[in-house]
Order: sequence, then structure tokens, then C-alpha cells
Amino acid sequence: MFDIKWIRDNPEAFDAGLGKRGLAPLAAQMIALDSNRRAAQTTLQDLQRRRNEASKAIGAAKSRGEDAAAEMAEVQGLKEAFQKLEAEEREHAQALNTALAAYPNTPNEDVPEGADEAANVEIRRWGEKPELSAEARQHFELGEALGLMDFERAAKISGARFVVLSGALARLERALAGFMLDLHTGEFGYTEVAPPILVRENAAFGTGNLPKFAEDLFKTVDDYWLIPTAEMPLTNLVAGDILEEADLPLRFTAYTPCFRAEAGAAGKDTRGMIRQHQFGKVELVSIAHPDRSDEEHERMTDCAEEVLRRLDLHYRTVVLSTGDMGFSARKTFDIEVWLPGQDTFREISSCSNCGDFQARRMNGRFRPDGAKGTHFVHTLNGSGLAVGRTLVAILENYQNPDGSISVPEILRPRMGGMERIG
RNA sequence: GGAGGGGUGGCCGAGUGGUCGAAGGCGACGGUUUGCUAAACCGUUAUAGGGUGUAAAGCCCUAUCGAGGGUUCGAAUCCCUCUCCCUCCGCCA
Repeated sequence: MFDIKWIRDNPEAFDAGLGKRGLAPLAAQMIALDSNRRAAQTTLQDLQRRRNEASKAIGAAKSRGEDAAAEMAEVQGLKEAFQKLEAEEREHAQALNTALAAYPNTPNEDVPEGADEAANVEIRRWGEKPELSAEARQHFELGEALGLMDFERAAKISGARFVVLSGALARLERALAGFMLDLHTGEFGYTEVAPPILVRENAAFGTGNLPKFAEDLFKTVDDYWLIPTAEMPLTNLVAGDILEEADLPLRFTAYTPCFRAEAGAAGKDTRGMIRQHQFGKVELVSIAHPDRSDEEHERMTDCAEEVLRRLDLHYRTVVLSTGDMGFSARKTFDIEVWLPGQDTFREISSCSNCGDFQARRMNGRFRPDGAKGTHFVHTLNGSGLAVGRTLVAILENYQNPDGSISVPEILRPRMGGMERIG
């Protein structure tokens, strides 16, 4: 959601931002919609003032027991014009708001320009590829051989893109989630939240998933949306609020299931757990002061990376190019973990600074200390981490020649002391 | 699922068609008084939009009493829809 006043004052910057996203200029059109709206509003307000004055006069006359028929007739005469103007104003406002909500966020200055992921820029790399004595196997080969990962049974129950984990792998998933939550709450100051995972339309609008990306989401028969990420409920925690400056930043984390329709992903990552309709994720959300959101963004990304460092998993961090960023983001870091079985880096976390883009959609504000008025907060979200993909990474990186999996040191207490699966 | 009752400013709470953005209280802020504190007294105390203004301030206007429609010259007050909360009954992890 854009600020029409800002577009009015910075039309070139707005169009430049759209250009980086590969979109045509729109500032002139937006400004035209806005001046239509303002013209209609001014006319309407004039009429409203006349009506209010007359009605007050009528009230005053009646309370004195006088006749007010002339004024009543006059206002009644305005009625038709009134309804027409009201409808016009409403239409213009709606047209403008729809337009302001329809386009993706303006990328930050320092975001590399490019059409797609090929233009992403690696900014750091940590750790090393594991030395495997045998040919690296993919996670699903390992999991199925262990008899602890079952796609066929999942298909019987739910169809494609689901999995049944059992035994030590089911426990490993739980251990990972607990480890991540304890790290973020215990060491990084995040507050653990257990949010709803069915949300209403307005929450999905607030984060920018609706109206444009409805086909990516699941919806229940009674109009709830299943969350594709805990970003949705966590960010909407401050919807409609006016916070105190001293409250910022707010940091929330949650472990939730996430649901994605994966429309348009047909044929992609069909084997294994990489792309599922349902997966677990520990999410990080920060509600930040506008002056400190970039710094918070770096901090959040580091919190997510720390999970991989403690699990001793090789990864790299990239800045997404303008063509690869999501709708609401103005800058995004992806963290990609090394998967030996696939011989490639795969996204395991995506950390975005959305600036005031989502805050405007959900009307989340704060009051500066001692000052009058309010400002929109900045919202940030990041995976800390995608638990399913972390489990995949552990299987592939910690595999042994005999098909067993070593349990990472730091998870052993959570696995009842288990050192090896299988 | 059935029956009923509610949603008013930071909080509490009055207000069932007429100059109500809204009494009163509390809280907060500023000031006066006071040796200090307390008390007392005076004042201020929402959000958004539009207009005017180089800008800030100021001034003028409009909207907002859960949300959206409607009735009316006029709606916090009447009607409809939605939403949230509460009470009782039923069901239930």
C-alpha cells in the first residue's frame, strides 16, 4: 500500500521503483485518481457544510417553537445532488485505494536490479561442504530407506506434496522447532507466540497476500484462510494499534504449520520434502521504528543464520534482486543451505524488511515520544528457520555411508541423547 | 447450534432523533498556589481527510460513538447486514 501524498511529492521516485520491478510508470495515473477524489471530496464537503448549517438552524427554530419549513424544503432539495456526490466520492476513493494497494513495494536503493534470481548477489558464506565418503544421497532416499519418511502413505491420506514422518524423524522435527524457539526467545529477545493459523481476509490483506495472491493460499468453506506463514498472524498483531515509541521494537516468534497451495509450481520439486502443501516453520517478526528497521533487518538475518551455525550447516546469504523479491518487501535476504544430495544451495530462510508497506495496509502506527501525530511502524519478517527444510539439510549433510544419520551435537539432549538415527 | 444482553474518547461512564466530537469522573500533561511532598485551583488532553498557507504554526471545513449500508431536513440515538465481547442452555477437544 502506497502513500498517495508521497507519490504526489515524489512521482519520479515512485515510477523508478516500479521500473525496478519491471512495471510501467503509474504516478501520473495515481495522481489523476487522487485529484478526482479530492475534487469530489471538496464538493461533497461543501454541500455537507450547508446541510449541517441548515439542519442546525432547523433545530434551533423548532426549539423556539418557530416554523422552519423553508429551510427544510431547501435541504430536501439538495438531497438528490447529495446522494450523487456521495456515491461519486466513494467510487473515486475506492478506485484510488484499489490502485494504491495493487502494486508491489518500492525496492530499497541498495537492492540489485535484475529480472530474476540470476541477479541475486551473494554477500557472505559460512562453513564448508561436508566430506562424505560415499556418494551423497538425497534426503528422501535416506528417509525412505530408514522407514521413517513415507510419501505414499501421506498420498493415501492427503494426496501429493505431503509427508508422514515417524519415529526419530518426527522427533527430530520437534527437536529442531524447540531448539530454534529456545534460541530466539532465550538469546535474541523474541517473545514466543502461539497464534491462530486460520485468519480472516483482512489479516491476509494486511500482509499483502490478498487480494493478489489468493491462488497461493488455501481457504476453508467458511471463508477462513490458512496461513502460508506465521508472518501473517504475527505482523497483524499490531493491526490498528497506536504503539508508544518506547514499545519498539517488538519481536515475535512462533512455530506454526504453514499451508501453501503451490499453484504454478507443478512439476517443480515433486520429489521429497522441499516443496510441500504443509510444513512447519519458526517465524521471526519485528515491529520496528522506521529509523532502525534496516539495522533490525541485519539483526534478524543474523538470528536466522545463527541457527545454521549452531547446527554446523554450510550456507550462504544472498540479497534478492528486484525481480526476485516478494510483493511486500523492499529488501530481502535469502539464506541458502548446502544440500549435498542435490549438490546445490537451497533457500531455507527469507528475511524481508517491508518498510511501512504492510503497516499502511493494516494501519499499524506508533506515537513519537512527546510529539503529536502518529507514524507508521516498519514491519519485518524472516524464517528462523523453515523446519522441514532444516530437517532435509540435516539428513543430507549428516548422512553416513551406511544410510544412518548422525544427530547434530546440539540436538542430542532434545533427542533423548540419541547420537545416530538408523 | 438455541436464547438473550452489549460494543461511546487513554480508562470508567452518561447520553433513545436537534447546534453532541460527545456531560461527569479518573488518568496524563502544562500552569498557579505551596518551605518540600500532598491537596486545591485553572487550562490542555483523539484520529484521519480536505481547504488556506513557500513551509512550520495557525485558521476554516468534513468525517469518525465496533464496521458497512439505509430512513430522516437532521442519527451515538431508529432500521438492515456484518463483526467482536458477555450471560444462560446444548454439544465438545
